[in-house]
Amino acid sequence: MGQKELDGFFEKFLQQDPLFVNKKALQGNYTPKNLPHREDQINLIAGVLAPALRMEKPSNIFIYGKTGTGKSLCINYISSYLLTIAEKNNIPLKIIYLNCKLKRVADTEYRLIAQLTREFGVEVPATGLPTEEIYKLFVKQVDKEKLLLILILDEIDQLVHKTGDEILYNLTRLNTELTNSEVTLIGISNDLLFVDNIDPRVKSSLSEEELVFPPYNAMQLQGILRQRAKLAFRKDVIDEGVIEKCAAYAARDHGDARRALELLRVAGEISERKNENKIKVEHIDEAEDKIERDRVLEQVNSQPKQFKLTLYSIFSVCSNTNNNGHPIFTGDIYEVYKDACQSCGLKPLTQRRVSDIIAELDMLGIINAKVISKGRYGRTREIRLAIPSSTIPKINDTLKEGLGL
DNA sequence: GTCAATTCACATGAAAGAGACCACGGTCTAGTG
DNA sequence: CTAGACCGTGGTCTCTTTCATGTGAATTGACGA
Repeated sequence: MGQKELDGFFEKFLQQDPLFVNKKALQGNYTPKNLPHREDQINLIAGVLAPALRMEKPSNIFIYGKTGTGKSLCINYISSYLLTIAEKNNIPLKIIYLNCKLKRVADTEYRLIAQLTREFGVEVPATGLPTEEIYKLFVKQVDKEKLLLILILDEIDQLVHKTGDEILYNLTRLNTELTNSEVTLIGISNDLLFVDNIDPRVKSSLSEEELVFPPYNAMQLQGILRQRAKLAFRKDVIDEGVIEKCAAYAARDHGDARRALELLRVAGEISERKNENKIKVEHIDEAEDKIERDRVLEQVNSQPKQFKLTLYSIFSVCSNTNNNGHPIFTGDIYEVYKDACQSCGLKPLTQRRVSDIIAELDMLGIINAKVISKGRYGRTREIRLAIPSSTIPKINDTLKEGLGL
C-alpha cells in the first residue's frame, strides 16, 4: 500500500461510522443487566447463599454445565450483588473467585492456596515453601479477619484432574481448622461426570447443593445475541440472518453462548476492517475460520517445542495420506516424529511421552484421537484432524518457524 | 462352523528423575564506627 | 557490629523416562457336527 492509498484508507475509515458502539458488550467477561433463561439457576444459588447475609454459613454448591452456558456469569452476577448488600449492612463477607485453569496462578494445590493467601494481602513466594506451610499461612490469615468467605473455584475439574482429589478433601476440611471464620465452597465444573470420580466423602460435603446449567438452544442463543448486539452495535448494521447463523453455529456445538458472542464480535471486526457498513452472513464464516485459527495458534505457541514437533508430524502424515481421508495411527506419527527430530537436532522423546502429547492435542481439540482396537493388529489411537483444512497451512508455517525447519 | 485362546501394538498407570525455580537459615566477608 | 554475598538444604513444578500392567477384537487352531 503506497502512502496515497494509505491516506485514502485511513480517511475512509474515519468517515465511516463505526459499527461498534460498545464492543465490550460482546466480550466474555461482560455482565449484562439481566441474564435471560437463567432465572431458575440464579434464584436457586441466591437462595442458598442468602444465609451469608445473616452470618450463617451457606451450603457448599456444586455447579455443572458445559462451557458457555453462563455458569461463571451467573455466579459473578450474584456475588457482586451479594457483596454490595453485604457492604451496605456491614457484613464481613468476602468472595474470592478463582479460575483453576489459569496457568501459573491456580493450577496446582500450592498455587491455589498461595493465590488465596495473596487475596488477603499477604505476599507469599511463588514456590519454595512446603504446601502445608502455605495452608497454615492461609488459615491464620482467614481466621485473623473473622469473616465469612465464599470461595468460587471455576473449572475445578481441571485442577482435580491434574493434582488428584486430595485437594478437595483438604479444602472441605478447612472449616474444621478455622475458629473465627467460615468457608463456603462453590465448585464449577465443565465435566458433568466429574463428581462420579471423586472420593464419596468429599463428594457429599462438597455438593450439598447441586445445580446443572443446561445448554442454550438456538432460540435462546438468538435472544441473547439480540440483547447483546443491541448494546454493542449501531442500529441496523446487522444483516438479515446473521444472528440466526451465529446462533446456529454455536448451538451446533453444545449451545456455547460465549462462542456465539465471539463469532458475532469477530464478524463485526472483519467487516469493519473491510470498510463495510454492514455485517453480512459471509463474515460469519470468515470469523469462524479466524477464531479457529487464532485459538489453535495461541494454544500451539504456548506449548513446548516437542509438542509443536508432534503436531507438525501429525500434519505431515495427514497431508501425505490425505487421499481418501483414511485415518492415521500413533505408530505412523512416531516414525515421522523421530525423523523430524533428527532433522532439527532434537532428542526424540519416548513413544510413551508422544502418546501422551497426542492425547493432550486431543484434549485441546486440535485433533480427534479415538482409541480403537484393530484386533490382531493391536490397539492404537485413530487420529483425525479436528480443525478445518483451510487453517492448516498457516498453522504449519508457524510451526515450522518455531522449530527452525 | 463354533468357540476359546492367542496375539499385537499400543494405551494407561505409577513412580521416580532431571533440571529449573525458589525460600530459608547459617556462614563468611567487607565496610562501618 | 552489621549488611550483604554465598552456600547447602529442602521445597515446588514441569517435562520426561522407566517399568509394569491393561485391553479389545482379528486371528488361530482345536473341536465337534
